[in-house]
Amino acid sequence: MPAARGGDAQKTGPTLEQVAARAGVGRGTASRVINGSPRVSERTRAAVQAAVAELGYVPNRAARALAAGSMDAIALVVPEQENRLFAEPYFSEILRGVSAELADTDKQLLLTLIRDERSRDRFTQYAAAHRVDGVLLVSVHADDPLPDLLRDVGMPAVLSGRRSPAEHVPYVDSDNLLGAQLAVEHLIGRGRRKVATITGPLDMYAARCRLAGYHEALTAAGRTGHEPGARAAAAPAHRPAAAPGGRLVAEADFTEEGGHRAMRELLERDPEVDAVFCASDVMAAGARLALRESGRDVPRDVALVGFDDSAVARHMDPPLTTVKQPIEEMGRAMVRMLLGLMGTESTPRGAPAPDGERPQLVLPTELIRRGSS
Amino acid sequence: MPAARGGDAQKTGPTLEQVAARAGVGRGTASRVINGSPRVSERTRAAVQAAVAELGYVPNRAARALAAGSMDAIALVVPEQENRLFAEPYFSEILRGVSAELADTDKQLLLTLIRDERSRDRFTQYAAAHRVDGVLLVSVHADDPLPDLLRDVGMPAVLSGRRSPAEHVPYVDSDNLLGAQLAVEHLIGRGRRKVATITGPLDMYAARCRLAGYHEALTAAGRTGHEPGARAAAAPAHRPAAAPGGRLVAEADFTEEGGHRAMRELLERDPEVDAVFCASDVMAAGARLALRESGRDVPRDVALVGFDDSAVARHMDPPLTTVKQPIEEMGRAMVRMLLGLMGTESTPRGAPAPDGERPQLVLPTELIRRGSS
DNA sequence: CCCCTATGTGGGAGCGCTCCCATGCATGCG
DNA sequence: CGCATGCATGGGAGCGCTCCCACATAGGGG
Repeated sequence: MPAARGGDAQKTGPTLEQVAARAGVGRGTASRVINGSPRVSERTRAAVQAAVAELGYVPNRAARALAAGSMDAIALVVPEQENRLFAEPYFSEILRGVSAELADTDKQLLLTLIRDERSRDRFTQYAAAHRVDGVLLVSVHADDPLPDLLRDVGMPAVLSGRRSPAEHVPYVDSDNLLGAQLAVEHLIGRGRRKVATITGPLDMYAARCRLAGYHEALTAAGRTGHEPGARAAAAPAHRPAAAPGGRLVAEADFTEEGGHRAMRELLERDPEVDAVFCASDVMAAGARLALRESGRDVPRDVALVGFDDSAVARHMDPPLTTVKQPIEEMGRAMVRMLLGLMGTESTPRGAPAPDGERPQLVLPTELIRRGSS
Repeated sequence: MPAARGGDAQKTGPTLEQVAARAGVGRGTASRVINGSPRVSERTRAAVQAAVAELGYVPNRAARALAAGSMDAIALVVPEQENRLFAEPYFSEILRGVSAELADTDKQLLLTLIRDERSRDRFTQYAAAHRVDGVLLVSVHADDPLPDLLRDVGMPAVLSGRRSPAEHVPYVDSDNLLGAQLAVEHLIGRGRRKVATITGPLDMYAARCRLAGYHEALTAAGRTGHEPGARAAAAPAHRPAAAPGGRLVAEADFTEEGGHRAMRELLERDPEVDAVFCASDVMAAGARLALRESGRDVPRDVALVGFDDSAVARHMDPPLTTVKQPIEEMGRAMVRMLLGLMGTESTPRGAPAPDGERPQLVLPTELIRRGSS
């Protein structure tokens, strides 16, 4: 343990006290200027700001945190396993957005990887002790108790992606349904007749939305029998078994192997498939392999569309048409939302919450056209 | 700004004082137990630990930091542009390693993206004010002043990768030279006659090492008579004389486009090239494209080897043989090294530094054989 | 026998900051 | 002309912790 007390070379930088002295004002006044309180005269403000600049003053976070009871930090929590799965652009782009939005806030970003029960408990305890002011949760599983735990201890939290259609914890999501719809409409527009889909695990809400988008696009195109109209996100799982009117659905698990297997299954069920919408780029890569093995050319014989616009998509041969989510913006929005929640949180008595941001947000998706379709 | 003072619902958890009272000891003693000081009797220790468990005590970081003068946190600094370049497994694996190693230390991991001059200065100031205890720098450019700035203000720092052969700032690197050598030896071993290389920007030390590995492997093969003559190509022998066989070197910039261009150039210079060692997987992807355009089959006509073992490598067709670095372990090692430095740092007077870890470390690389060779 | 060291312990003194109360000083009005 | 009202200001009181000094108690020499 470092011993920092006895006049070490630890130049800890100037203190508020010194700034105040330099500016010829009191500590309180200097503090007011630094925290942008309006109740300071213009003269004084200028004097203090000058002193700050001259001394290169940087507030001591620890002291501030201790005195104010807030930690001026938010945690970004990433489940370890997902780290690998979502590795692609998702994580780093979320990070970029979060970091960018936080840059002007001078809150710290604390990164926590949760790899097992133990670290989960540890973090929960940490949060319960209010060691951070808010939490961002990335790619949470439907059965993850963490969001509710945080809620119980009054820790503001924002999810990236809903866990269910009735998500009650604040979240930022992307429009999976519309994205999928765009993709399938695109395939139909290119003259494809038999459009299949490879879904993610259907116990995940995002996967269900993408499947719903597939169905809606086909229904809209009037290709099939009569699906009871605008069956939105809330629609309960569609039974692949009962796929009406030439719908070809295979469930996979967002992995490449899963996509490979699903594609083979689809080809077996209907060799005349001429287009496939995959609910992730990685699965599309697997499907691509299966198509190659079966001697089919992409896009001539079968058109392929993915989801995510990850690096894999750009590097496939041919490059993969895919649905892009505004991931960086999602990160930014999560931070804005969290800051909003944090502002509200600490005024339990019916204060006029500055609700600049709704507690839930769905951002648009976009089709990126490439060679595979 | 939240007002946390007046008896809010902010359950800040039990304090040391309360723990001490519960255990029937003084504050100082409780503190000693919690920080693992040896000068406590076994009875007392047990009592305090019991109290901690019963109360669910979690030390308040802010208070601890303020009192101890250390922040119990280290920063991981990532240059924004690199974030994209290294996106692949590199960043997330470093992160995993760092996080894993930090888990037992209960130091916080603070993530800082540096995107421009302004944020760089901001961070420098932050570090200078000792708001973190140490800094991990990922993928630093050769001309980045940050490492030296940190050094000047006495902030311990560890680099991932040297900036030059004479790097004086502590670092953890991987054995680029040997990795490259393995790759090229492998190609030669597979009976390839004309092995070319596409390098990274040669003002980067890692790129230079990989090129050196290429040369050494060819030289060694020449010495053992492994390589049958045919000294046709007028390749500039950068290295010691007597280059056995022609060397084919093209410089690129670690990008896919660069790899593409370099490969075309190589094919033009010598159409009989039958193997290429690329200093990164991404460049290999570019080279792959150029080879396809020229009607060459991989690996039949030209064998390809990359470097990094990134996702791209696995998703190429055929999957890319590549050189893998122990990235996660590098992250762990960086943390261990940094912790060591931090321990030393605060005892300037010739204390017996616990040098468990050298201030520089080079980890081994490994060849991953796949279909492309 | 007493002094001196070794060891465990209690608690004072801050760390640098924010909050808030008390103060000073103009201004407005009755 | 006096007093309420406003606002800018100074500085005390902690926030929860670590450091360290002082104090006990317990030995081992001289």
